Amino acid sequence: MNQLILKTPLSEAQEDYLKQILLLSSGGTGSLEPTLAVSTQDLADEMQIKPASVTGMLKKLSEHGLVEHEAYRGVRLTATGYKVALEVLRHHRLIEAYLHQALGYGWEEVHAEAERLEHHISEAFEARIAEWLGHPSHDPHGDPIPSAQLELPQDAPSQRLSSLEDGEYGLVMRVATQDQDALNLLARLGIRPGAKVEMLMLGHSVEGTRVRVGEQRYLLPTNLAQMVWVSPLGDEYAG
Amino acid sequence: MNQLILKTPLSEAQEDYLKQILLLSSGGTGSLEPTLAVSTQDLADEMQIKPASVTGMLKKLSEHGLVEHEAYRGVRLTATGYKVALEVLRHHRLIEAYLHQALGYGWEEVHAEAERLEHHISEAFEARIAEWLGHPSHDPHGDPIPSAQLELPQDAPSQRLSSLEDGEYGLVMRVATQDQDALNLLARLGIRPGAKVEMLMLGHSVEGTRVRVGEQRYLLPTNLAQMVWVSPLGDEYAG
DNA sequence: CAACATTTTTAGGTTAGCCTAAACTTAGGT
DNA sequence: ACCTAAGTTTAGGCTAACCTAAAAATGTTG
Ligand SMILES: [Mn+2]
Ligand SMILES: [Mn+2]
Ligand SMILES: [Mn+2]
Ligand SMILES: [Mn+2]
Repeated sequence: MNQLILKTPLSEAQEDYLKQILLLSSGGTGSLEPTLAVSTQDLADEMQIKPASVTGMLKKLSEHGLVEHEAYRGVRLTATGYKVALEVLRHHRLIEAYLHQALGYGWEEVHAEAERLEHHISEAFEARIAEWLGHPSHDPHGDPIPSAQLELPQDAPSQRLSSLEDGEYGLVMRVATQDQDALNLLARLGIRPGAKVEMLMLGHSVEGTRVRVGEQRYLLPTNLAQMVWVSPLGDEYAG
Repeated sequence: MNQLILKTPLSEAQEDYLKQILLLSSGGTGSLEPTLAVSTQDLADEMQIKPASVTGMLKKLSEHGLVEHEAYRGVRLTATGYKVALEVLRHHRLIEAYLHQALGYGWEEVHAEAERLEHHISEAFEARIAEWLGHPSHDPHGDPIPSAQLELPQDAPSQRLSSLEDGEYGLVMRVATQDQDALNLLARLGIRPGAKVEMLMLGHSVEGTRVRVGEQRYLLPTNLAQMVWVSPLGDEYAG
């Protein structure tokens, strides 16, 4: 149905560039509205590629009409590039959800497998796993999955765990990192989408953030506490 | 467990070469014992690549110790190359089985998807779908699936449908082609692994082979009748 | 057994996607 | 406004995997 028709089918590298431009341009907030232009350096860092190589690829993507690249001032997705990026992201997140729910992968091990497979599945495969999953709106990390029409789900408002008030409760909505170590650690602590956390009294300090998860109390380093997005819960849900 | 450790991870192209050398060297019988040496030309035809390019790749595979290539006299797999080829074939056939049984693909549509995915799944993925399937010994076409230890299942003796005697019954064991048109046609006629066929009286003629499948009688072109492998059934199973 | 058609290899070329090193542009601090 | 560090682009190179065209080896057949 929605498969984009492009003159040239895109390579794995090109698809990854477009996806990363989208993720970086929406600044880690998960909103996926491409606002800012993305710098060569940021792409290079994120993709573990040298800046000179990034420039070369941006030139090619620009010739194909997928990005607009103004020399020395960064790159933005065109309308077409944005759609391709959403399509790749849909593949990635559907695959993550399928690996987790159908094949029993841990939510912290799905990313690497999805990173490769996203480029190699057919539209038929996409359709069948979406069907099997019941057309989910979010992946196992709480990231939104673009629909088959590439529309994004409306997300409930959320805030970083690190910004909860002392004594406040939050429902974990998203864990916004692909860092393997961070995912492993948070998985071990039980901090995953759907979990309930309480910000302890005097919870904020220079060493990090003190929270309760189930029976356990933890001191989360600030960088970890910023990756976790929660939806505040009124005290009536405090149990 | 069994994943082969090679100095260099192989490319998609290299894996496909090794797999094709294995399939061609066992001469379409499905036995997968690499007997004959494979010619540059046959590989070029099968893979839709020019002979000059094949020579180049064989030289590289030879340097990596995966094949033995004697100039002008064809190529054979080494022990290592044989194991890699079996590993790729295991991926291919497990994926075909999974697409068919878990995701509802028709048995005639699984090949193209498996051809790509075979190179991009992890050993973890292989293990999980094998588990889900209950460690199957054959794929939806009836082709044998190497075990995790790369051992091949012992196949019941079978013969080409075209060689059944007049009036004899056969159980379809294998449909030995990847040709899309042939698969579509045979699927439509109900000639698939597990089906029962009867060779009609006076069934052999120059136009092909006359058989009964269920209530229907067909005149199968000879080339199709040779792709279908059957295990002869005694008359007691004739119902 | 020689001549020729077929098969295979060699030589040289292309494209994609990466690299390093050097040159250039921009922006920030004084 | 200038100087410099940081960021970016340009120039030149590399490897993988294909290609075409021409040369060489093989084997078939009259
Ligand atoms: Mn990827
Ligand atoms: Mn995710
Ligand atoms: Mn393949
Ligand atoms: Mn098969």
